[in-house]
Amino acid sequence: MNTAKGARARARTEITAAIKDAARRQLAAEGAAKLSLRAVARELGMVSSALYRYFPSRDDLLTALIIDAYDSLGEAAEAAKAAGAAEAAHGAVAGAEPLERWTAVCEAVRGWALAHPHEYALIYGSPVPGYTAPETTVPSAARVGLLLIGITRDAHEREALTAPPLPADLCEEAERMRADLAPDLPPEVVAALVAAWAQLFGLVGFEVFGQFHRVVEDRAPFFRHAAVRLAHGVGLRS
Amino acid sequence: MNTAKGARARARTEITAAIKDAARRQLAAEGAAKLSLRAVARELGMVSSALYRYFPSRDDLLTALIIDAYDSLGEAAEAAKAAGAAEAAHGAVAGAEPLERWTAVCEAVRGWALAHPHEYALIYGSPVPGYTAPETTVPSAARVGLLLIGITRDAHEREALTAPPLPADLCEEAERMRADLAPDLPPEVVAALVAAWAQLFGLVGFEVFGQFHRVVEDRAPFFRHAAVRLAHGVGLRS
DNA sequence: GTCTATAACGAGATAGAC
DNA sequence: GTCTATCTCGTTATAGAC
Repeated sequence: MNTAKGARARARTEITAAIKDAARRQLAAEGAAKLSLRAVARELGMVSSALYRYFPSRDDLLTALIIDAYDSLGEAAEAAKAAGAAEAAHGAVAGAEPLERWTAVCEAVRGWALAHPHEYALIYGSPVPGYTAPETTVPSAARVGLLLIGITRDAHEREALTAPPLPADLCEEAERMRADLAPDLPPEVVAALVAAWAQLFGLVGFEVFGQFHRVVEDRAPFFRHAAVRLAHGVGLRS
Repeated sequence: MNTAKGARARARTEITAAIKDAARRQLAAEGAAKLSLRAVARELGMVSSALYRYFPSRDDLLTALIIDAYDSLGEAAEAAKAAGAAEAAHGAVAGAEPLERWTAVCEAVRGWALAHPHEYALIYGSPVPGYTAPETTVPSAARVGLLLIGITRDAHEREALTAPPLPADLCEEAERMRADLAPDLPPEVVAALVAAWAQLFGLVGFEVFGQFHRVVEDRAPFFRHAAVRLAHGVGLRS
């Protein structure tokens, strides 16, 4: 009984994974807008109606791919943060640690995006027409942001961070963001952090989507320096 | 003779414009990946083969839409720069002028993007599968960047700009970018400028594509402050 | 010469009967 | 689950209207 149940569940997860793999291939070839259950089924030698046992609609398959992509990126970023922490523990100045973790996370985001451009486009590119992501994607989508908040919080605990003062018309919103995201950080730092988060993906997106073509050639050092300067803007010092 | 020629040319430009308008509507409804000549023709009461008198292929129509979008954005940004310059001429400190023009351009980019989200997605969103933009798009695509370079150059002529020193592994690339983009600016400033350019579109893209949903609510002052801080990063002072 | 319409091709998607 | 009839698409060749 257990074995039967286990085998059934195993088969189900295997087929689910195969479906998502085929869908990711279609994503790369045709784009998210043209993702069709039929094409996925054809590639797997199944019939389209069989897919509905695993994903009730095309949008649900899309949602699963989006969550997987956010999680894959989040895992890469979290692994880089942990590795950066370990690296910093080995040597050097203790105060440099948060900045090293920050840049490690940024470079992990870039590396993941360059390795998975189509999944990057799925989550940070143009919205898919006719599709709106459900709330279930939010926890996965938040992972990189939470990571950056955590690094900033660690740095703030060691040594109080500062950022330039806010204009009057931004104070209320900054307080609101602070209450939502990081009550233990100063509002200017929270505002700077959210901006840095968006700007990080601006740098990554420009590289992945080809806007740096014939503008920036040696991109790794360019990106690293920009990531360090993003950290400085949040108050992290070297 | 002249009138006949003129009428013909007028009709041609009118129909060309009508085709592009219909295509833009389809862009908004279905996305760039699903742009189809037949649907455009249907909407105009024409037959698909007739469109080939105006656009030799579907990709050429896409290219025309991309160039139009870049030019529309570029014109909005250039108008804002001119208006910012005029505004600054009226009053206030002379040294504040470049920063005001910088933020005016950034806010014009944001305003245009929010007013034309689908065209923004076409030029700064996910690449269209199976399509690669020809070199003819480059001049239009460069307009906003050139505008920011121009503002920075003006500021540098008044008062030498500085940016933090570059790491050794970025010096060569920064010199290359400087030679290509702005030989009269210091290499650190050029590197900071290119990064700021990408980061600007990170901020705009996050807002247009909905990443700020439930994160940033009062977005105009948030963006304005971030744009000012981008300018600071390039060396522009208030 | 300039344009539009008809018809067709090969490829792919889709809906429904079986 | 299978098969078929009917759609869509980009693109071309061709013929005729202005």
